[in-house]
Amino acid sequence: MKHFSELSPSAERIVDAAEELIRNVGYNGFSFENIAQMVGVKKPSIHHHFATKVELGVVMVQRYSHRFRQALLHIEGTMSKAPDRLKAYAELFDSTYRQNHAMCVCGMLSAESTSLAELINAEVERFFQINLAWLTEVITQGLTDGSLHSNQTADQLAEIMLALLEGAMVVGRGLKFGRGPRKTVEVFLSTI
Amino acid sequence: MKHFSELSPSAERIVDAAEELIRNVGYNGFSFENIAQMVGVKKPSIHHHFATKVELGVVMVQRYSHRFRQALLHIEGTMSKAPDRLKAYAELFDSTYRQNHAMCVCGMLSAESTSLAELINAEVERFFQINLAWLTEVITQGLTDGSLHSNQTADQLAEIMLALLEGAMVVGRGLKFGRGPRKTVEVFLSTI
DNA sequence: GTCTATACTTGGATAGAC
DNA sequence: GTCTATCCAAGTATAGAC
Repeated sequence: MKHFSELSPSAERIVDAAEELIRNVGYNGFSFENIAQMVGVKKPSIHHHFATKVELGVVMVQRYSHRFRQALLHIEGTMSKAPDRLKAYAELFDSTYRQNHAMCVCGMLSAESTSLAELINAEVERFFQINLAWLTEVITQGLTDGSLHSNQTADQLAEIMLALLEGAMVVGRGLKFGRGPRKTVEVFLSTI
Repeated sequence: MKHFSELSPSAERIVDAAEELIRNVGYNGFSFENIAQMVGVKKPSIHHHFATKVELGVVMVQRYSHRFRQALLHIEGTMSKAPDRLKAYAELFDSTYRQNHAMCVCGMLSAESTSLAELINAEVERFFQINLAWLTEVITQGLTDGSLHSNQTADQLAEIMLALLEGAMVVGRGLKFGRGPRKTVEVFLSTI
């Protein structure tokens, strides 16, 4: 399996296209032909970089997860208070959603998971675990220093936050309007 | 377009299969061949009942939406207090989720919406609008009679409830465990 | 790294017999 | 209402030339 840090410029553009397609139409909704047209090459050129569609999917999620962790680190490095960190976290989802109501990559793959290869599902699971762990830590900090108040535990609140963000994207797509993930979470945060 | 109230026994079983498949692998994840095997007929027999896959999808969502409204009526007829009604509502989603972490039909279709026919998307949108309207009414009642307390408006809380339920199913599928929609919503309700 | 050509499979859909 | 046979398009993937 190729590693996302060793991608050639062409391979990078292929992964870019795959990510955009998965966000919009899902793994089962795109073909190598779609990617070929977006990148400007022919179908077999994709196979030169990624042997199978599953491998392309795995590398794409791994890169996505890695970039997401970089974003989490950036939040930790630029904000100190739990409420600010949580709002910045919600903004990560919202910036994706604002692009034509695109989904979170792992939210989409999670919905499709029953029809996907186990290699892909494992990466998605890891993404959610990383996110829950990070949220739990931030919320614990907020409950401890008094910047957040709740009668619930940090890990329960973390799961609510994550479900709320993913769900707001799903519902927002179906409604064609809807508040979107950031505003939905802000309303929730103002209730606790 | 056929109406779901006029389905023959065979057509009914085809819609049953389509619903189960969409809940588990999504619209783009199943084929007429899958349905044929589940029902125990050959592919062309499906076309005798539904001219196209889109028509099958539309009829399936219409039947699903109708049954969901029946369930909402049942809740209204058997429970009077807003908190009880909301918990019973969450249980509707949870009973689906407990079957192999299956998704809500419209949650799945909403995630896939960018790749679906407009006829299907319109039914999904209608489903969400019905749900939001019902939730808003129940929550308004609860806020008025004092059985619910919040500094937020009923329609904001309704959107949170719906997003939370759909999102808990998505995240729960990806994590392979996770609390599921009912417990997630109960935690939320105990915070307001 | 990209191409043409092609193999093989599956998917949605139709024709026409029973 | 269901079947066999078939069409055509699209999907993943491979072989081999440039």
